[in-house]
Amino acid sequence: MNIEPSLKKCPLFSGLEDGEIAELGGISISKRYPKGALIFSEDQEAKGFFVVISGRVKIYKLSPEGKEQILHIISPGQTFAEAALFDGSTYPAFAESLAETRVLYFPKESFVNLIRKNPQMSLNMIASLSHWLRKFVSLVEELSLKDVSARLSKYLMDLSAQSGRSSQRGIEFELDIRKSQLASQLGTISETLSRALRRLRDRGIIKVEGKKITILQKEALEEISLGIPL
Amino acid sequence: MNIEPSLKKCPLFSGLEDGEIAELGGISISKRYPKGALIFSEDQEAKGFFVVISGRVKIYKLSPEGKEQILHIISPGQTFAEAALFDGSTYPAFAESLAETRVLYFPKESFVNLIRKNPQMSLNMIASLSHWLRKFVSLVEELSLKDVSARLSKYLMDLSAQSGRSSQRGIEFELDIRKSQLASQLGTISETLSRALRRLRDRGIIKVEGKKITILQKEALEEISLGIPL
DNA sequence: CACTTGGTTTGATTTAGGTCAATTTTAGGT
DNA sequence: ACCTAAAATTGACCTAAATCAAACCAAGTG
Repeated sequence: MNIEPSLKKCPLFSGLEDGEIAELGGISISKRYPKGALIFSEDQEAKGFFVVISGRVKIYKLSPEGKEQILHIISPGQTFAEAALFDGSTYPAFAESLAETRVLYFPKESFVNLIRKNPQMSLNMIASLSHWLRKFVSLVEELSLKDVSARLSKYLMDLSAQSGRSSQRGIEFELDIRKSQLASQLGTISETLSRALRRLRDRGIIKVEGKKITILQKEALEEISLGIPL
Repeated sequence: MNIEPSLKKCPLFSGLEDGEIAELGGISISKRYPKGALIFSEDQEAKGFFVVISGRVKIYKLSPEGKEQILHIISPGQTFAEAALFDGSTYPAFAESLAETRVLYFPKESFVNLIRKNPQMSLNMIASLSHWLRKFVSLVEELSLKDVSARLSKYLMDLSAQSGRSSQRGIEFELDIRKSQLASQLGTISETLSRALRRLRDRGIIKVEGKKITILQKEALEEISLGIPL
């Protein structure tokens, strides 16, 4: 299968010439992982970074007691572990496929050479890292300053904005991950998430049918997401 | 006052020629803030970034109820708000001087021009952003997966490693910030921090005399910092 | 040197959210 | 469609940490 179209869609490689894209194709290695495969472990030596072509990958930390905090879920077109190549020599977290996943793997050395020669790619990398950074600032803020209901509401607002259809009842969309994974992304556990969803439902703010969510009162949900006590 | 020596010490500008350093001096603007001054606000348009020459700056978020989470405390030689120039157009947090502070301010446009022309600087920027990223991953991990005692112990271990003197009793050092600020950096409040310090003291793991800390049982402190229940 | 002011400590209490255990629901595999 | 196993929900309970309130301490000022 030809991978260049996938690379062109990737923000990290935007604005590159066709020749440069081809060169990228040359240094990358295609890999496939079944669902649930460990792509790399925390503290493992970082010998390259990844672009997701299809499937999904979760990046996460584990506590000694086994609690999981998902840092991000990577979708097709997105990259991960870029930063590990440039700071320290190990991956800072675990990466696991959430579904059958195809990635392109870029070995550190050849990619670093490429970036040294290519100013546009450097700038793209800077933009990509800056974007990650903003996401993490936001995650820290949420974990430290907001309660579970607020974090959940924010998540639902964001997801509805990107994949919601409006019906007469309200804005409908599907959760794109298991609720237990969502809990782990929001820095909590499934029991607590379940109760938070129920509180929103009981107040008539949302409707929950399995993975299908309908937002009935957008304004109320927004208020809660901003931390106004419910 | 001549600023070039300060710039040379800054990791973001390491490996640059003297001429390039001089050029940097040309585009930067020196600014002074008294203790407690607001350098910028969250959501304010990001028109430039900063290098701390002397003093200290805290970068922080506020919750609607006024609780503060310190993201980082910037010391001389370090930069802040670089990422804001490359992603979105606003600062993602507040910045306030903790003491009388001198900074160099680099206006966005001229700095971005410079970085476009200078590959070494791009690479330095990538390294700097990657480093920030790792710090934030670690902060998220701590907030989400570790209790206050573990976070505190980690902080004490780190600080002792960088500024501790060993005496016969143990490793001695001074807290470099107020305890209330430390609490806010650890994602908690001063009362809780005070109790956590007391627990460590009561177990004979540390000695606390005002800002002076002595680590009496390094191994025990390390264990707690790793999340082994105390 | 007394006085104010801000930081710190301590105690009593509340609460959000985690833990444990039991049930119900959902989803994948044969 | 059935069966098993995993996921989700619910209830009872517990715990870490926040809140509220008061006392305490240290530093700087008139």
